[in-house]
Amino acid sequence: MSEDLPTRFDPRAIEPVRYRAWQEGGYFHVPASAVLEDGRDPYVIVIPPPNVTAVLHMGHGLNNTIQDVLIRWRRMQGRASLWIPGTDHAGIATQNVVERRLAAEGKHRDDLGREGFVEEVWDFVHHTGGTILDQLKAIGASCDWDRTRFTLDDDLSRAVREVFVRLYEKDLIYRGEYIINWCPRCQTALSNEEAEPTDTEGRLWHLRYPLAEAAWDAAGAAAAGGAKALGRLPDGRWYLTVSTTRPETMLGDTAVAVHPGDERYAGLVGAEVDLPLTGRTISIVADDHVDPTFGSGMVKVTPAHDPNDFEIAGRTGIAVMNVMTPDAKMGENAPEAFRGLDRFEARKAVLEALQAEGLLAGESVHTHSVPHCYRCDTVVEPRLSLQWFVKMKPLAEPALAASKDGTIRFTPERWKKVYEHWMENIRDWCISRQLWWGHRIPVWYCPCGEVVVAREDPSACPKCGGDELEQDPDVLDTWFSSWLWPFSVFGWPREGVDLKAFYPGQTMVTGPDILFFWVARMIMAGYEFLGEPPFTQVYLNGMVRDAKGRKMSKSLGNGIDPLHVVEEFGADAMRFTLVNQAAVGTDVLLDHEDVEASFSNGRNFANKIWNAGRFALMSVGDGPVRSMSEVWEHLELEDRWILSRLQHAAAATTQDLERFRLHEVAEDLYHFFWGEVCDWYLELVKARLADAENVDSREAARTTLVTVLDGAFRLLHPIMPFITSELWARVPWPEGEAQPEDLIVAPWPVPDESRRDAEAELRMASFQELIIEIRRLRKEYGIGEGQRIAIQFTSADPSFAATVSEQGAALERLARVNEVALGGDAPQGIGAHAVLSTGAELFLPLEGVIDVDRERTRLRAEIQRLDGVVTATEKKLANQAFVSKAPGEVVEKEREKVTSAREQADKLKEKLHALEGMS
RNA sequence: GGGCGCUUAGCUCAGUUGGUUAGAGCACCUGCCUUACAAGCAGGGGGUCGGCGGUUCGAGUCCGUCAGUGCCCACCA
Repeated sequence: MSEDLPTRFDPRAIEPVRYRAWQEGGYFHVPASAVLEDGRDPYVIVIPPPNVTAVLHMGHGLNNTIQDVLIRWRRMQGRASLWIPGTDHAGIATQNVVERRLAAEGKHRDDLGREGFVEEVWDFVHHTGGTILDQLKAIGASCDWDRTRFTLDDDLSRAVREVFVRLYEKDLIYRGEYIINWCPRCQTALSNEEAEPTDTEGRLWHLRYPLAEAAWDAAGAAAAGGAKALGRLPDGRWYLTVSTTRPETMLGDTAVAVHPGDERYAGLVGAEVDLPLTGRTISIVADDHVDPTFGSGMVKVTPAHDPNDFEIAGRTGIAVMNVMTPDAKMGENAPEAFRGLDRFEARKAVLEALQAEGLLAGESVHTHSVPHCYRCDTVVEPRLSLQWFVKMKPLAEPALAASKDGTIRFTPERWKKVYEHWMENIRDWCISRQLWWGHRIPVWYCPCGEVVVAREDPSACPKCGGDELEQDPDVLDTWFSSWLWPFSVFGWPREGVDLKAFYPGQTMVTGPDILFFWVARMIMAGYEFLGEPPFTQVYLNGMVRDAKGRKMSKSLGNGIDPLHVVEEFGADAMRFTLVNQAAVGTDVLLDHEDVEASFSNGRNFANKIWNAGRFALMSVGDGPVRSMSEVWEHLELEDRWILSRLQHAAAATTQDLERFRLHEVAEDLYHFFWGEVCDWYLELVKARLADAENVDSREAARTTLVTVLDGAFRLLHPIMPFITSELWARVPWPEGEAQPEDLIVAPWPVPDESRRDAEAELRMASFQELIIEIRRLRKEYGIGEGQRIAIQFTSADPSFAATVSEQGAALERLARVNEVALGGDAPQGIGAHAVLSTGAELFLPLEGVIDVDRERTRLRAEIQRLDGVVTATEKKLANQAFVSKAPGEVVEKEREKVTSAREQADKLKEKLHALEGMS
């Protein structure tokens, strides 16, 4: 049965088959009854829904592998382990994609009209959307596909409306005219989070505004008083100086402001200024916002194009003048000469015009952060417009408290502070978007003035009865549906069985880049609408970067396609590599120029598992396998040892999983399987497995091996589900023991300390040390592997001596020792001498084999090292404070260290002395 | 301008509450195609844990400070 397994692991041959078997077995699907009727403990993760238009990239690979590891582990623990998949309609992103496709055909969305365009998007989504979900299957994601959701599904849309109406009724949603972040390319409002600041080295231009003649006397007085911002133009007019990074906005200035306490300009407040290029006259106002120490202490005020200036206008009552169009060109309020110019062209033109009039005082280099659209990277323009907002403060309170009191925990912990800082300084959320793709805002306006906010589309105005209601043209921010995801996927606001069974969930796995966009808002929504948080554990995985630490991106061309990796190396190899590298909070670095090197670790491990499994299955053969209780008395040292190590691995793995230390799980299992099962156990039992004479010993080895394989495959399954399933299905089962129907639901090994065998572990460790020491000595003296040698061996520890004599076959096989002389007097003659940590002395007679000079050199170096240890440790012990304050066992260990090091050194010195006379 | 991280072997990173001579993978060197695996086996070299100062019997680990580096937040025109 196992002979037919190829020597090289070919993931392509098994992965699709295995995945289909899981799906057909229904293992991913969890009905509400599992919780409500069978009383199983739920474990729920909702996927961070990828954009419906997205294709799988390595970041998804990492994020979803982590989720799948957790889901599979909990499923094996017997919990009702549910992973909800789905996609996000991704308003701007998707609209942009479709607009680009239209543009390629020379069309614009206006050509299709709103309905036609939305139809076009749906068409696109139906045809190519959601491919990412199929791609997730290739990496082994065990989502409950029967529950796949889309944020524009009817159910989810109902949740969106319900929330909008509820918040409106609570006065937590309002509409108002404010300065918002506006993307001139997407032509929509953005939230604060969607405007990403980039540090930019720009210019700060200093402009001169002439003062109206009536203010000249006051200006003269102020200048005499030391106000350096004031001066006289060649024609005699007095001017003041203001600075700006956006000179084009001066066309919309409606005031100049100074700080009310700024004595330099006290006499000028109320004075009039001739705003250049516009023919308008504006006045000087006083406002606390102005920092008198920055620049001239005078600020140009452009209320329609700067959020602070807008606030100044609110306080001082100055006019608000919008000089730009939605696509950031100079509009009708701008002087004719500039009308129609793009904002950056206008900037140049304004500067030139000012220069021509002698009103440009100069410029300086100025580094500041410029906000860019998170979807198209266009420079965001602050724009005054009528938008819908959510009042966030009241929502943030319970969400903040939940972090503070530990109800919600973050991994890595440092994100807790970032989250709390954001919550404490939360600002209102601009939720309206001037797009066509998304949830339409459920608000209708009647010519009679009535505003209707409703769960169902109204047919007539409830106030006047008229039927000319017009729905608000805007749609909602895509995150306005995402923040409801943890409960909208279960049908909320309907109080169905799913909601009852699966809300709240437990764990949220996502990237820190959407901590504010999504995680924080989900927590707020959970408290506001369900009264409890949607999850209690937030695991924030790192970013996937290239070898140089750059974020993987399409434009840099440094991405690695997960499907390509799956094809080439297998999903297991990719999953193992990702988990192994993703230490908590650490970015994963992968070299797109050498994909093989990046994933060789996982691929090699998968291959090792394959070959070890193949060999083990072959060696065990097809015959009946005895139960563990039947062979218990015949277990040998290595059997008891590996069974104990399996217990250790189960304990360590479980603990690591509980603490979300996934990379340590990978590391633990790598070492257990490769370093202990393969390197030692399999080597030690090879002979026994083929032994026709000692049937009991052979059967003990077979049963143990089968048990170890079963345990190891269970532990490895969450990380490497395919290869473990494939091999596990072929493991012969001990008679009389019930075999689970599939590894995917095989019970997770419950760590049991009482099944550790400390004695076997200790004896085995000593024996391993002996083998390693012999190998080292052989290597050092250049004794080839073909040459069998003898050792002389003295040990004060009878159990160790017994081990060595029992393990003759292993010594022969692993260290090529064919003769062991036990006990006896101090060894004579030339040879290699070593003292093991058990105190046992090892002597390799090497008469005629070795190079005496080399041995002398080696001995001297070793003696020097030991002397160093003795000196250092004695110094430590001479310290009274150490002896009195350190715990007794620590001091005792130090004493033992001195004694043993000194003894060893003495012996080596004798040895050296004996060698001195030889050549 | 605030806040939060990080700095350990050539590279990427572990190192749990302070306690033997600081670890892993990759890379490197040496010897092996030993009948599961050369995607392998065996052995080895390599780090004054960023600098300085402090607490302590004892510091990679705690405190201070400096330097470098990354991230988040913020209305300095």
